[in-house]
Amino acid sequence: MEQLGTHRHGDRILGGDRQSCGECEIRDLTFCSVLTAEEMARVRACRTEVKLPAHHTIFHEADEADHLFNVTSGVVKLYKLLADGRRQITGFLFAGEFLGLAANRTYAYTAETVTEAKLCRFSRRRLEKLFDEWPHLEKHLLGIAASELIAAQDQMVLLGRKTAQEKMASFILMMSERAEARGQDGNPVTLPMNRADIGDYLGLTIETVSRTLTQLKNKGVISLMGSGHILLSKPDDLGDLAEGF
Amino acid sequence: MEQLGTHRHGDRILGGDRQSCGECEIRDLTFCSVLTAEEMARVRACRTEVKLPAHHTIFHEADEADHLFNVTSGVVKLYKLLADGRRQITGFLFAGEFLGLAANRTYAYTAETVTEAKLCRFSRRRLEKLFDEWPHLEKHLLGIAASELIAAQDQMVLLGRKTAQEKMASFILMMSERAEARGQDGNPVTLPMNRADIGDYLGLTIETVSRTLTQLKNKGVISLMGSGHILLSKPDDLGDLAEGF
DNA sequence: CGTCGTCTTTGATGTATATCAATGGTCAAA
DNA sequence: TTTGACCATTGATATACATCAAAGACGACG
Repeated sequence: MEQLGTHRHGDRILGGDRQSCGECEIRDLTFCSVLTAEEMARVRACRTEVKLPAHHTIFHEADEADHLFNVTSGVVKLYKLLADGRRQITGFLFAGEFLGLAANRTYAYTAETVTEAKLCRFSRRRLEKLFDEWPHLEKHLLGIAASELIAAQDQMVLLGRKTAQEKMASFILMMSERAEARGQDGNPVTLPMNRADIGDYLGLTIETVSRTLTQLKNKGVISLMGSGHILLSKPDDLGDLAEGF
Repeated sequence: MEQLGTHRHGDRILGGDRQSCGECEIRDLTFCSVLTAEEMARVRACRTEVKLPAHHTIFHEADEADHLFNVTSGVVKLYKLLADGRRQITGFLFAGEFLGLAANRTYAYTAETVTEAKLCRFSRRRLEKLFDEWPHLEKHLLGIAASELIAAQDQMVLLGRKTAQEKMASFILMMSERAEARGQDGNPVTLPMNRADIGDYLGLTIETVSRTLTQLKNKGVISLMGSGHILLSKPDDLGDLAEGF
């Protein structure tokens, strides 16, 4: 049985598993897609698969950064806290996405599951040895880091300069586009996180998120279909709103 | 004579130069610090040094990302624009810092000098060949990207969740710390950019930047010494304000 | 199939920051 | 030394969003 992060409200950690890289359904979404059979075997050796319930902390900000993770199913959020509890979510991660990059020896943010999730957990130490042997893996990681940097800059524009409506429209569109990039349906789009998480991602309060969604609904650009499903009735108009037209 | 970016208000581009890596005063601040003599020679071969006047565009968002740059002196800002002209500055770069990382083939932001500045300009194509030969260079670049990612996340917290006073205090402290990291004096600290740039970096207006500075002055934590110089009278109190205590 | 707890929506009010407007500094050129 | 352009400061007012408060929804569980 895997120990990973802290256990809140007595959640049970579901078992680890070392078998299943071969059947991995999302391999072509991950950095595993660039591995040869030989590399794959070596990577598998420093890997454990863990299954976590919803709302479970994977690691805390300032923990020793001993592991890297790949989300294989479910949704994960990353966040930082201010002293008084104000929270900024810096990203949501879906199947195929990567977390754990750290500049120092410690994590710079807390990672927590939004839904039940499975993750591949890699030993940083052992993975780094592989990187030394196969530099193209590191090259791939640099590509991932560069993309994340671009996304971070877009998020700065959103947080610093967009209105609540523009933020909300951008968010819905981004979620839709990312679902399609994973091969899922982008319309209607599923928002697996609650209003508090959306607010902490967009720099808004719960109430403003809710009100802004009703505004978009009243404008006829979206329909709220319940349990986190949103229909994009006029995707182009939503795009215009996102960019401030 | 070097052509680089666009020329605004008829600025003259000051001459390029291929000689001076040996005398480079800031080499140990840059990624050149990890180079052997042989590597250095090869890197120098794909390098041009350019000197630019203040307020000169180095490259535009969506330009072909043919070059990487290292700031050797002066200050550079990176920004993105919304359709109606709203601007978010995503970073200021000082001597020793790196720009031009791009996920796609095009730059994701505009880069512009704040002061007169010198930059080492590298051909991306040729530099990438070197990276293939010497993977430790790529490893170093990955480290840089990881640090920038951490910084970007801190900036998201600032933009999404901090008050004007906390933003301003954080900014002054960051500028002070970065000056010290470059071996310059961190107190008094020099802010080479104008109020508009500070506002566009912090998600505030010019007026709010100005008012917030006067507030901090009236609290006695800083003194405004004219022409962009600020004395940190009570650095610890400023730190508390930055974190929301 | 009701009840409880949690999440979401909606309403009333407050406030931090933006906007609009004017004045004051500073520096370079005349 | 004066002029003019630009930038920073300060004041008055507006507003987008936050905060405080209550009422609905929804799902889990007995």
